[in-house]
Amino acid sequence: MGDIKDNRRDAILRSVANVLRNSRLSSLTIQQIADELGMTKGNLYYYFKDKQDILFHCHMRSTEISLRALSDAETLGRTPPEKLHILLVRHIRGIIDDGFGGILQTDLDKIRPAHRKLYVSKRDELERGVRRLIEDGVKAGEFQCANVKMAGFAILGGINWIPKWYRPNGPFTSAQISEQMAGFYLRGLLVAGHEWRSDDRKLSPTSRQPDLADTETWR
Amino acid sequence: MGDIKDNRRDAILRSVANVLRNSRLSSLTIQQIADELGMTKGNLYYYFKDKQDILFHCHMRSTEISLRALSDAETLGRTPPEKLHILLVRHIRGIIDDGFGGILQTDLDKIRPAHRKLYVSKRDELERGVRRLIEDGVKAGEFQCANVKMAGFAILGGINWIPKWYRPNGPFTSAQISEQMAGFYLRGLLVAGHEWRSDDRKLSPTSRQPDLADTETWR
DNA sequence: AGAATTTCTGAACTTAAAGTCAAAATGTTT
DNA sequence: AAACATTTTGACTTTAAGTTCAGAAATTCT
Repeated sequence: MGDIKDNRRDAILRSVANVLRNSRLSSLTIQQIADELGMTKGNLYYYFKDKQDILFHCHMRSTEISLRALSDAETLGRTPPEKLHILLVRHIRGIIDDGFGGILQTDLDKIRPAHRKLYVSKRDELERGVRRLIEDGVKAGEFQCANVKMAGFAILGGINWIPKWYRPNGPFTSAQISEQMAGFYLRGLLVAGHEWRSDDRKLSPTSRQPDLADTETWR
Repeated sequence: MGDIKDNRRDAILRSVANVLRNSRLSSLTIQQIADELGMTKGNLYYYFKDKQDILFHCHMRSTEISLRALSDAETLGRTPPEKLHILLVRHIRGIIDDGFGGILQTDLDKIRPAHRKLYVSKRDELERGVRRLIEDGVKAGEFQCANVKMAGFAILGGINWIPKWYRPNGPFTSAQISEQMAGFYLRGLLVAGHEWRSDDRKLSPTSRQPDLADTETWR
């Protein structure tokens, strides 16, 4: 039953996520991935062709989650701002909670060209989705922005950076991070006077600031 | 004449920047750095202890530039929004033009602990500077934000990501990128109705969109 | 149970890049 | 020019991590 083998492959990918959560990328080694699962590194090669193959699948996993956020947004949201908010919140939560966020830091250089193309096309799907939502919002008069593509970069880049500073034991939950960051980016686009929320929770200018342990140490 | 030796060290650091501009980080090798300058790699070890030492100095170079942006902002700007705008524009231009932006992607793991501490403390100086400006703006009633620290992350993260997608031959100049991104982030903080510019250039909601070659390929 | 298949091991192999160093080349001082 | 200091070379060593593989262990099939 290839099912069982697939489970094992899954477990391996998740163990990559676990390693990434704790240590840093520079030290993401085949050995660590194996250790995390209590298997030997030789055994990994029974499930994946090589390290780049493993990383490729992590990348795919990561985008799949984000693309689900995109399609969720399209169906659940009604206005462009609402949709974009949903997308960003889910995209961020995915990156933090599913743990594949760390993979975003890796270089795609060494991934087999065919694989890389496949991944890049998926990732571009997300980027285009974001841009489309922004454009729609501009057309609807709800958003304003100097350049759609760059606004997309400004938003997605900030999100991609999250794994650099996020710590599981840190002061923020993924729910808080996603809400606050999405809110911030939305406000960067919204034309003054527009709101995007369906309900009436509005952000008071002086909402309470969680008191943070001042551990300033992302790497 | 330590001066001459210092010049050479400088040249080496700049050659790192050059290599980073073209190839990717995963392939930043001592050999490449040497080639870029037409020297042998053995010779590099006459000027620097080891690779990590080189990378450390690149990191320092990078933060120095950003910290200069911070102090410039403090002296040149009058209100918090003005200051923050100046800081972001110069910070971004520094990252793109001085070419050490790419170094931000590297892991600090392998840098000697004492060096790492030194660098991190400098970098934190920048982060604290950004937060201070945001806080000042909030107190002055010009900014609103749910959480200062996270707003800082949202902004600085997006900026750190720039080297991933910026291409020297791309459709944007560093001046455009810095202006537009800084503007976007500022708007995310500004309380409706506030403007930060001293002059009267305002962003019309439908400002012309530069037509972009759609090369969607950052790595 | 015995055969066939799948899964796993661990030691050996390979590779790529970092780092070393004695000696050569170059430059400087007296 | 001789002595001294600085800089550069290139071949060599080391290191760390990825990869292979013959065979052992476990599992499934008949």
